[in-house]
Amino acid sequence: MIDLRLIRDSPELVREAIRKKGIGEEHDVDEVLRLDAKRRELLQEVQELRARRNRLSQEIGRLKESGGSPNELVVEMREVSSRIKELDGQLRPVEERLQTLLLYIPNIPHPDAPVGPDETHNVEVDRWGEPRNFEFPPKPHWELGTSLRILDFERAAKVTGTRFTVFWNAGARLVRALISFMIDLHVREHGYAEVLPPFLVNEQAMVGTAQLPRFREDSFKVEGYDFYLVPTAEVPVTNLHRGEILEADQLPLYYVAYTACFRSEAGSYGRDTRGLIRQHQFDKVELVKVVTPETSYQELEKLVREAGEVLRRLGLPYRVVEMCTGDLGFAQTRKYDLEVWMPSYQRYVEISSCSNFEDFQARRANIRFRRSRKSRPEYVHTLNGSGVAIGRTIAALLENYQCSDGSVVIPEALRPYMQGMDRITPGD
RNA sequence: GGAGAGAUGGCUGAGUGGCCGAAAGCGCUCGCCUCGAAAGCGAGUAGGCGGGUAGCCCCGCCUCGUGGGUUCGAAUCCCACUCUCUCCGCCA
Repeated sequence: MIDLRLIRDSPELVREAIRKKGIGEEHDVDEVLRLDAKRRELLQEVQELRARRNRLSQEIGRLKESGGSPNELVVEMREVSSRIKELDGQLRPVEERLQTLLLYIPNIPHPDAPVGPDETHNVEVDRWGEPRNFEFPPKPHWELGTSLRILDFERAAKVTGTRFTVFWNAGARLVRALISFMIDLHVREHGYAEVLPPFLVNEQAMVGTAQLPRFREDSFKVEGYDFYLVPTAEVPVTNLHRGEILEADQLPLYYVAYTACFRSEAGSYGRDTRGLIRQHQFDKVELVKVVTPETSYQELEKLVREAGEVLRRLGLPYRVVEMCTGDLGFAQTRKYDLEVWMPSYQRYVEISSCSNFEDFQARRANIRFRRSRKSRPEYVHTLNGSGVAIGRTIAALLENYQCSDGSVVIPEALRPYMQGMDRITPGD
């Protein structure tokens, strides 16, 4: 949520953001301005009446105390009270509508974010490693995984449906190894605290990180409960501090969390239908930062390096792309994607997304900090980034490390987590 | 699943209809004292919203888990919900 005062003072800035992102309605801004004015008008009147009520109430109390008869005052009180009730009745729908509209207005892009309508305007800012030259026709990971008997899409379809996977044997172990490898890296070398949050969250948490109310169709809800399956660990982890006022010396907070992630992938029928790239359930190690406003952009750059370290250790070629305004999400001001080289796609594929939200989520989730004992609370800045997506990492490992006989070499960094196993061959 | 208890400021905890945004204690901040510290003494110490003046000051309104109700008036009475705790049962 953006600051109502910003809309009041610079509505054109907000309209421009809506245009650049292609998310939201410009006329919502006008309605916000109208409702805000209306609200303040009603509020002033009702507050004066309440002040009157408080004074009358005191007088009645005093009169009764001294044995007097407050009848006339009680009559006036009745009138004042019913008028207050009436105005409250007018005020409430105004405030509710205003609040809802604010939840639908997107965050303002950073001035340095490249402007453009779609991904063709994204900007590559870094590149690491060389895509390998295969001396044989490389296979896609779904073929490799199936013939190695570590990925089983057919049985997953039987027990659940399409876009699910069963991992067998070395495949299952590989998932576990990657989770541990990534968490260890971020804890030991990047100073993150390990968190294992719930995989179900309530509606308020989803609103806090801005998945709701706008993107309801993207998530899975548990029938009969106020529970959503987490689409990313960002939701439970960022919301850990919902409603809190933190001390300045607690910041920055760095959290690393593994969760399974659940996404409906509504509207992507027919895209990436094979393999691990687009699943309803996938594993991910997520990095979340809660920081002071003045540090958030340098924290974003650091986040990109920390996520990239995972790929460098695994020897996977990747590039870093800065998202243009049209590719920025609803809540982000600035975002970098890490894209790993995927031989079957013959291109780089997103494997991590690192974003700054500034105070957008903090305002929704009411996460603040105090610079000193005496100072007013301010909103923190929040960031997050994948560190990184496990399923896509497995796809990239299988494809990039495949051999002509269909076996797959396990990169050095992962072997300690695989009981020393250095290669997956059929039967493992 | 059954039975019961509870939810008040950073913490403990008082408050059963008006004088209560709220006693007391602890903690914390500042000052005095001291060579310094402790102790002691004094002062201060929630958040939000609206308005004024304009910078960090004044005025008002709201908030005692959440939402509704009773009442001229609710932290206090009634209802619903959420959460926490205890006991029994069940269970990974």
